[in-house]
Amino acid sequence: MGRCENCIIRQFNSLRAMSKEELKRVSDTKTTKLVKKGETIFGEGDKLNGVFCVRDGVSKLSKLSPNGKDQIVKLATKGAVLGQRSVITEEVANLSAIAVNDMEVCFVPKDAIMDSLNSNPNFAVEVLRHIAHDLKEADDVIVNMSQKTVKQRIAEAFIYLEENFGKDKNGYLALTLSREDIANVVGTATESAIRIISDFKKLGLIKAFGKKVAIADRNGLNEVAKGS
Amino acid sequence: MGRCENCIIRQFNSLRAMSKEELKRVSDTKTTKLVKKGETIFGEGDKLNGVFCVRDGVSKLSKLSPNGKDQIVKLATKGAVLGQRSVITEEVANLSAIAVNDMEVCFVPKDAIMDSLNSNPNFAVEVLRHIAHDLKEADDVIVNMSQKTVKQRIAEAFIYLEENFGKDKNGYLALTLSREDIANVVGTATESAIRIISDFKKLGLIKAFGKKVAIADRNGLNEVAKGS
DNA sequence: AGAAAAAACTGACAATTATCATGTTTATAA
DNA sequence: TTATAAACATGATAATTGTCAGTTTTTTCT
Repeated sequence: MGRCENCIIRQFNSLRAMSKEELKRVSDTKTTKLVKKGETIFGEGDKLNGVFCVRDGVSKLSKLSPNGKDQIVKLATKGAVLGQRSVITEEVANLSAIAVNDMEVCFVPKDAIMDSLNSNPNFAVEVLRHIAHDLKEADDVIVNMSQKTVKQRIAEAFIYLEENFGKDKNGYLALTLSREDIANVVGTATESAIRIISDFKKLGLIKAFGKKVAIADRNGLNEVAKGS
Repeated sequence: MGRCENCIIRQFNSLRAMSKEELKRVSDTKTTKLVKKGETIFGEGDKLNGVFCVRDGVSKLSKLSPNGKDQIVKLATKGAVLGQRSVITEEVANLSAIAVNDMEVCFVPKDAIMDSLNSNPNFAVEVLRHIAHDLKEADDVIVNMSQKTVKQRIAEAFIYLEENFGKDKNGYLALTLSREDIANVVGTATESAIRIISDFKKLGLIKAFGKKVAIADRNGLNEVAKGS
């Protein structure tokens, strides 16, 4: 099993602020596991006794409403740490984490994290910066949801996907989401998302090859996102 | 001018994790100021060189869209610390802070905060807890915005106002917001908010005396919020 | 490969919400 | 205390978005 000291993923998250000794401790207590597409890492209401560090794959963090609708609040990829927030506030998980594709995650028990947090200010501040950044993003989502139309939000979603998950060698978005997931990211009905995506195709803003989607007219899409 | 050590407000925020010496430092560098209703404490895009600790009054944290709509992301009251997030990530302010009623705030320069963050893990963790809690609330708002109707969100808003700001001696909500502000909290058009509030009055869910609003049927309002 | 299931799509329609126009009431200030 | 502005209110209408019902396409599994 890999040692955290050598894990490239660490560069992306707050673990980089840990000392050699702390990392060793994390390394000794962590466990690595594979999560298949569609599997749940943790569910809303679960008591978490550690955090999950994403080494590979993508997870959606979402909340299910009583009427069966499910809002995706965030997509977490390589380097992200899941469950951090709940562990810090010592509350049960507020969202559930489900694998969007096959994943590899490291589970790090709560104590290893909390001890470092309480003794290493560098680490605490680093975690703080990450959470503060997440908070900013969440605030932006709130504003988008109330000030933009579904069409604008879908256009933004494609741009977001390209910027954050990149493209494959053929220019298609590296992260392929189902129409339902896209609908749940922007907070609309699946059918509405499908219709708008079809329109985008007809307008030449995007192109599709099977499930794969590519941005064909970045400027055009940007215009739509800003509100034609 | 008051000394932070004796400030009751401190009980509500992360400053309580500071040592005597740190508090003294904060106390020596802080300045107190009065902000009149409607005045801006800081605006979106401002570079903040400190945080604002609310001693009295309420501030709305909001973002204005190009088309003139303004989304209130959060209402901050006694004990809240404004601008904390931006100071931590060293970014310009993401939201603007405007006084909803007359306020008294203490400005604490950035350095006093950052130095303590970097040296006192207790303080850092305490701030972390606060921001983590804010993040949870923001996530909940995202979910509400996408899964609930305007009517449900307005019902929730009244319940939220009563729970977080209390009632006056006559049972009216202690915090009086204009219909426009309520609309901006729930993310809808002012006219829509007005209509729904009128309906609530007709249904006996709330009652109004001038600008003052009181919850008349808490259970009924709860039902509406949950989705009749 | 072929059956079954899941996802994508389309149309018709209903519900929700926004917009515009305008009148009324309430607050603010000279 | 009025005038003036701001906030509140209501109707009519349009635009957006959701729901339901059904078809086609794609994926998955044996």
